[in-house]
Amino acid sequence: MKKIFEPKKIEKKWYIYWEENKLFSPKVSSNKRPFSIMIPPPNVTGSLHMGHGFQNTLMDTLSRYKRLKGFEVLWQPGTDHAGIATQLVVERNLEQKGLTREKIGRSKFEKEVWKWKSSSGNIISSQLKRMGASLDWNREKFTMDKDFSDAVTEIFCSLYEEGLIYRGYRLVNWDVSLQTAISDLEILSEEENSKIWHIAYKSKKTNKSIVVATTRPETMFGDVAIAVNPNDKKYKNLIGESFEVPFCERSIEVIGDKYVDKSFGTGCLKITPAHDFNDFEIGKKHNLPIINILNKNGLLNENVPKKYQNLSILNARKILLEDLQNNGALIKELNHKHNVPRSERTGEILEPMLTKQWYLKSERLAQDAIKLVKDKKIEFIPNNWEKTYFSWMKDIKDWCISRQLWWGHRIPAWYDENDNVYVGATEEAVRKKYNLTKAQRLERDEDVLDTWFSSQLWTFVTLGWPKKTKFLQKFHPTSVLVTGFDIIFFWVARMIMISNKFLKEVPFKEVYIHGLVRDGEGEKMSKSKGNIIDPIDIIDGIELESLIDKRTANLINPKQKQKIKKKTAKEYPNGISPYGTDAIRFTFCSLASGSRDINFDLKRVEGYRNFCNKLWNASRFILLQCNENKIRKDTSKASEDLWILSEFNKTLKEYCMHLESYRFDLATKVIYEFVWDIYCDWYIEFCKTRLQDKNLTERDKGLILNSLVTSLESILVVLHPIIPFITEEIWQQTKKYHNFNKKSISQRDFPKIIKSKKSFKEIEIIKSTVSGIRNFRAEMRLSPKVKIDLCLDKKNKTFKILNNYKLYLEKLAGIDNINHESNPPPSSIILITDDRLFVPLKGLIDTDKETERNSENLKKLNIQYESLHKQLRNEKFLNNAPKSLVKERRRQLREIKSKISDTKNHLKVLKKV
RNA sequence: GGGCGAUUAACUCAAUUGGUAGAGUGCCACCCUUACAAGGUGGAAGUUACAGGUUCAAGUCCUGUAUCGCCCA
Repeated sequence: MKKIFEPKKIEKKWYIYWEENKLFSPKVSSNKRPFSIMIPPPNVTGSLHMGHGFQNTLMDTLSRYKRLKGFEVLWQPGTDHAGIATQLVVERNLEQKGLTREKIGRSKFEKEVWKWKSSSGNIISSQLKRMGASLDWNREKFTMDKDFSDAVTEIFCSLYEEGLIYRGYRLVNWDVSLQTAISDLEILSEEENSKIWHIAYKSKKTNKSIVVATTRPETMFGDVAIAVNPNDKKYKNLIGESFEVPFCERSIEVIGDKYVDKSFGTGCLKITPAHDFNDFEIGKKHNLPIINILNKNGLLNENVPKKYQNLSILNARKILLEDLQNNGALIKELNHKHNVPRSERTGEILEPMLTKQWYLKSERLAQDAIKLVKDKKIEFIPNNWEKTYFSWMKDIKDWCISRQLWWGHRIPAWYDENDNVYVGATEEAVRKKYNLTKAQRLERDEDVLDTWFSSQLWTFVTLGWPKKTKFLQKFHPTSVLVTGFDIIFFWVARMIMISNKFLKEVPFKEVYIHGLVRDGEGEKMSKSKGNIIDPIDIIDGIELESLIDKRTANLINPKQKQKIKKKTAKEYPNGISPYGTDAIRFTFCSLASGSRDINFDLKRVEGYRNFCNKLWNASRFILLQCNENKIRKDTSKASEDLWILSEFNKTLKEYCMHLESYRFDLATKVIYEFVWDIYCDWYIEFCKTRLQDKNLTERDKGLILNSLVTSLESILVVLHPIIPFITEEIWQQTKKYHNFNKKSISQRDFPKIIKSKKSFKEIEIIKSTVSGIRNFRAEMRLSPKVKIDLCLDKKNKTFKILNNYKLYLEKLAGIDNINHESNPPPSSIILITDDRLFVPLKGLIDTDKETERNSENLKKLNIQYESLHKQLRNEKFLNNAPKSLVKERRRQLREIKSKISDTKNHLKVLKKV
């Protein structure tokens, strides 16, 4: 083994080995208990980001853990066709060839997308492999696969038959640059600085005028009424009167509606049902006409005066305001902050647009889905996410599922020339079902379904639904869904509804909601901020130059380039060094507590890379020893070897508990502490000393080696779910000594927890003695080369133990002799838990320093004494606190008392010297 | 406006049902001791955002305030 752990040399090799041996493919016929996770399908256009890295590390850790625990594990891979995102990417590529999708037509465009998918669609899959993800690649699914599409169609038709899917003429959120409707969930509203305008509408007949307040003056051409609050004294007598829309030959009436806020603006609201959601509702209530003034491309249409036709909204607004100004109709212009809804995808301001769309009735489905969570058929972890789920579900709105895109599952609906709709799997099926002759012309609906419509079927269509496959039987409902809170509405809730509807079962029994990975300063990682880190760059390392190039490529706002460059250079002056997959995985796990935001700090990766190196070197030591000595097959009965087993089992118990409650952070913590602070710092040191002991026989040493190798092997298995590569590598290298006849560590059985109440007091005494002496030496500034003698005033148990394990004190604490003197000579004093140890001064030790050291100790002891004493004087404490606690506090008090008196006496003695 | 969450060491994060605050990184001192300097040994560092309350006991429970973040209107 090399002196330094080099992840690059081992990772690819072992992944290929695992894949070749099909270690991640479950056997559907096995009688092992099933455990299944469906990967939240990443966007097929995408590449791996930190969120993916984090999420998939957790899923992989769970999968590997369960596999070792003897479950039949299916971790299902696949990708999502991501309608809008993918279409945009392919369109951008076409643009470079001077083409548009309209120019080449629908079917050619679809071919282009497939072509693109096959050339670059598996980037993310190969990146997942780099992360060590133990997905069953033989089962990889894509949401546009033929069988998946068929299932989507079947679901659509079935929901339509039941009346849950309907076609409606409604306002939708319209993205004018994509020219498609998008769902409520794809909107980002942000408060923006804008204006509010007061505009006078006049009446020629009465010569009166009324002033409305609006943030969108250009929509006035679609106005059909003016609304006032019927309780508003200022206006209520105007109800029923008519006013003219400026620049239009159209009169509109004043109506009364309590919806109008008297105090907002002028208290008069213009009603434009075609271009505002609230106005639409009011219009419906008052039976008002609807005037649409907008084309699908966002330009004003023929319903507005000629002058404004074919202008964009903003241009029209500008010109109209000038005209109103000249006309004297513009009364006021005020600054106003209001929420502007923008498209998450394009950043375009969304327009309410009146179109025919397909909707899914959600209320009834939601009610059942709420019950499933209420009845604990599905559990959210951490639990409070169910509040988010409930609050959305209770107020659920019908879901607009059609999208005016070319990439996606085409809606299985056909129309005749009278716009009658026929729904069915194919045109043929439709003709048959509705008895339509061949002469009857039918046109298929141009639109596709929202991507989430197919994603919601993910848990069961990946398993073969609607066929009743063995996989579906064995692995559905899935065990757990691991996902981020940002898609509880989009995806989690909808999966629950649809799975319950079609399979009459939950899609998963638990939902583990993890946090969002942010940068070190808590900022969301995004391309536009230029603070993205690619997990692969942490694994392989990256030069500063390339990192800057990556972060500044394809910026929407090129001005930011310098800023990002500077910041990046400051944060990573030497780029990022290669830390390897295991280190980043350990880091991800250590960050997975219940918290919502995860600020990613590269320093943590470094720390855990060092941990990997520590494990590597501990193993290296053991291997070197095995090469030199002959290992035995029988088990050692020495206290040290039994002690480490006992410590291991304590750790193991906690480790399993934490993993099973999804506290990956605590799991990494306990195993980290065990490996470093107990196994390496103490146990290996003990063994090192023993292996050098000339008094031990070859047989004794062979037993020690056996204990070292078997304990290491257990540690490797336990760590394997978190850090699969390094553990496999070491496991394979030590194979000839542990003789577990498997192809891979991933096929081992997880160690069983052995309960034992045995205490190892002598080991604890040796440990505290060594620590006490080390502390003393450091404080007294004794060079490590100076050996010291110890002296005890009693020939008690401690004396015996110290002598029995004297070799450790020699090697680990620089002790020369251990003597007994009933009246010790002038000495320094070391207090350990049970006893006092004297270190004769012999000119080695400075009495002033010793006095100072002891006075400092005394101060600390007194503070502790005071607080304990105070507590134990309090009768209420004695009466109310648990007895075991009181007992423990009493013990602590006694111990401190004796330490104080020892220290005081010692100070007296020192004075005399 | 409604809801959810956060605030703990210089930084990034922990702390089981309330029982006297811990890691990693950084810092200080000493050490290249034959697994590991990506290391060893020892150490310093916290009025747990603030103000009240409940309790024998509060980082933890309750109320309020401040700051920040997210979600929904």
